[in-house]
Parts: sequence; structure tokens; C-alpha cells
Amino acid sequence: MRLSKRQTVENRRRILESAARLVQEQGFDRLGVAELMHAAGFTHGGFYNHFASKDALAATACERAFAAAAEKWQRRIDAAATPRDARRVIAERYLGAANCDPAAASCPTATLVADVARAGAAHPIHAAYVEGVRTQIDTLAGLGSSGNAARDRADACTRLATMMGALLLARACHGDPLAGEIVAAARARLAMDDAIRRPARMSATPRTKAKRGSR
Amino acid sequence: MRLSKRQTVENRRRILESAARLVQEQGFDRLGVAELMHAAGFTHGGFYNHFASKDALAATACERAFAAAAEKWQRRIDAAATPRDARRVIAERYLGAANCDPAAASCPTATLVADVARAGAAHPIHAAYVEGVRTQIDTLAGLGSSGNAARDRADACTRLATMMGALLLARACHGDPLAGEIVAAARARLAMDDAIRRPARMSATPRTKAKRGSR
DNA sequence: TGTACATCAGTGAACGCGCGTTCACTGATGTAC
DNA sequence: TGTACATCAGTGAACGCGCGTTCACTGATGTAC
Repeated sequence: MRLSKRQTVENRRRILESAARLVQEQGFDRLGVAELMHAAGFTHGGFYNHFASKDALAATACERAFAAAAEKWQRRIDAAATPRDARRVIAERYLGAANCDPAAASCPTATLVADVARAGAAHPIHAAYVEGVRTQIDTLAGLGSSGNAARDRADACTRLATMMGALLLARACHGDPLAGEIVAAARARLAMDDAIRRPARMSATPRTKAKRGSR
Repeated sequence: MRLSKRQTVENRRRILESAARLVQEQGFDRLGVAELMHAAGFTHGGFYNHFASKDALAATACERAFAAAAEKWQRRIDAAATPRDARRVIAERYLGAANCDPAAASCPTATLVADVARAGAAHPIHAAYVEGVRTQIDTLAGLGSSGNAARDRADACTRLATMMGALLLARACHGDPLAGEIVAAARARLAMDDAIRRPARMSATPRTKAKRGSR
């Protein structure tokens, strides 16, 4: 039953969309070809009409997962009154109860981090993952309001590490009070503005861009 | 070839020791029974003379891995001049180049976090993992010097999340400059004492324990 | 203490299952004339 | 424009490999007498 070219392209898109979603729930290694194809509404054999191998799908699925996450972040940035508010809201949603359920989908940075480390730099998913992380850090750094680009960038790196670390710990400790304690501590810390916590150095730093933030 | 009781106990210990080490390199799911037994100097079949299943080994191997990590931490605490120095040294070693190599062994909190989340609360490894994380947080909190126990504990949670998050990101991004950037940012942040960064609130907080820290 | 037998840890072949991948087949689409 | 043939995506059985687990066998240890 040969399909029209339009339909073929659409089906490939559906497979990738399912992959991007499932990868945020299970990671890449745990996702089976049969499960993926079933989720997309097909039987498993057809997978190889679209992709040379499971690995060949990894990079694109990873990119799409990061693109979906970036859209979420952008919506929060657009809705926030100030960059500082945007940072706070992103962190709060990142560490929200929905994401802390180990069965639920969450940020690809977190769900893929173990698989990518194990896959190694030669695997096609590696470059896609690094690019996704870089974009998230760029986004957070762009929301910085210290007036110092290098500091905003370093703060963005630390923020992402703290968010992801707390999320993964909460998922692993799910069911134990410790999970809630870790998330609460991280949320509280991230809610404080970095710049506010270093007033002495702040005033000593020249403001390269006036009125960048909310203060 | 029946072995003496002493030898049997010793062999079981060797298997567990290998498991604790390998689990810090690969996590639990990726570790194969055959590889584990070979590392301990046996063939794979004998595994089931000591354990009912691979899962039955998980909790004990996890405990031993955390015990080994705790010993390392303790050595650094003993060698440090002040609790604050101990915290700083622990973070620096945690994010040292050796740990950031994805093939190398590192902290069980990091290497097991994905496996434990996927295994769920019913799996025997869950309780052992949560207990290991709790102990690490207790240790870090015990090194706090804010004079406020609740704040020390919250800071310990955030510290661990930042350390682990940065480590995992560095391992996943290994080979890309981004890995070094993230680690450098996290190390710099962790090197600053938490209490120092909140002078306004610090002075408003009553010091319940005088001279607890180095200041 | 010595002897005969039961016990049991180690070995490595083999089993069973999951999963990535292949393959023969189908039948609708695209194309050549 | 109509017709005949080639193309190719979807299907589901089957293959191959890895890995957890089982099993028959071995032979030294532990034990009963």
C-alpha cells in the first residue's frame, strides 16, 4: 500500500514527534523501536523505511525535544514582567511537581544526560545534546541582569546545573520526604536573584547596559 | 570443588566489592552479571550461589558505593583546616577532571540517579540510594557555618544538586568546551561560602553556635 | 582419629526473553509510453 | 488522457544478539558414624 509523498512525509513527522515526546519521558536507551512506532500509530517494521537505525533517529529526536522545551521557556519569558521574573518562573516550573514525577516527561537536558554521557562524543546524539544545553544556557544568560555578560553566563551555567541536579535527585528520591526537601531548597535558592546576593561586587562592577534588568 | 566457609564469604565480599566499584563507573542497569563476575575473578554462573538475582545485589552494592564515597569525603574533612575549607575541597574534587571523564568512576549519587529513578520506589536499590543521598546532605549540612541549622541543611541540598548537576552535564558534554565552562562556573560558585553571599540576612540571623565556622 | 557420604561453590553450556533489525509480501501511488 | 509497470511505505513473522538465569557436572569440604 504505497502512500502519497505528502503522507509519507507526514508519517515521518509523526514518528519524530512521538520520539521527541517519549524521549523526554524515558530517555533514549530505554525507548524501544516497537513502542515508538506503536505510539505513532504504526507497526515496528516500518521504522526502517524512515530511518537507517535507531541511532539515526537520536539526533533529530533530541533536537525536537529541546525545541519543545525552548518553546515552553519562551512562553514564560514572554509572559514575565522582567527577565528576573522569567528566570524565577522557569526554575519554578522546572522543579514543579509535574516534572518531579519520575514517570512524567521533563526537560531533555535531564532525561538524556545519562544516555548521552554513555553514548560518547562519537554518537550522533552528542552534538545535538550539547547544542541543546548550550541554547538553554544562552537563554538563561540572556535573562541575566548583573550588567556583566561573563557573570551572567557563569550564573546561567550554575543555575542550569542546580535545576537539573535537583530535578534528577527529586525523581530518584520520589516517595521520600527528602525529594521535597531538595526541591524546596533549590527553588528557594533559585528564586533569589544572583545579583542581589553579591551587593558588594555588584556596585563595583560597571553597568555596561543600563536598565537591562528590572531594577 | 566445594570451598571452605571462609573462602566462600571472602568470594562474596570480592563480588560485592567489584559491584560497588563498577556501579560507580557504569551505573546498575548497564553492569552485566558476566562482566561483574569476570571483574571479581569468576565465571558468570557462580553469581547465583551468592545472590538470588541481579536485583538482590543492587541495594548492597549501592550501600558499599556510598560508603566508599563517604570515606573519601571524610578524609577531606579530616585534612581541612575549617568546615568551610572542607566543603570547598569536596566540591573541587567532586568536579575534578578525573570525575568529569564519562568513562571514569564517580559519585554514586550521580552514576545511579537515572537508574534509581527508573527502578521506582519498590526496587530494593531505592531505599539504599535515598539513604546514601541523605547521608551526603547530612554531612554537608554538618559542615555549614551559618549558625542556622535549617539554612545549613537547605544550603547542603542545593550544594549537592549543583555539584551533581554540573558533574552530569560535564560528563554528557565531554569533549566540548561547554563542559569545562559549566564545571568552572560551578566550582567558582561553590568556592564562595554561602553565608558570605547573604551578609544582610546573615547579620539579622542570631548565631546559635558561636565560632562554628572559620570566621 | 579415620572413613564414607552429603553438601555446595565454581564452571560453562544452554535456555528464554527482549529488542534492534531484516525480509517477503501487499497494494496503492507515481511514472513511462 | 489512458494503460501497464515500477516503486515503495506499511505489515508482521522471523532472525540474531545480548543478557539474566538455569542446570548438569565437578570435586573439595564438612559431617556423621
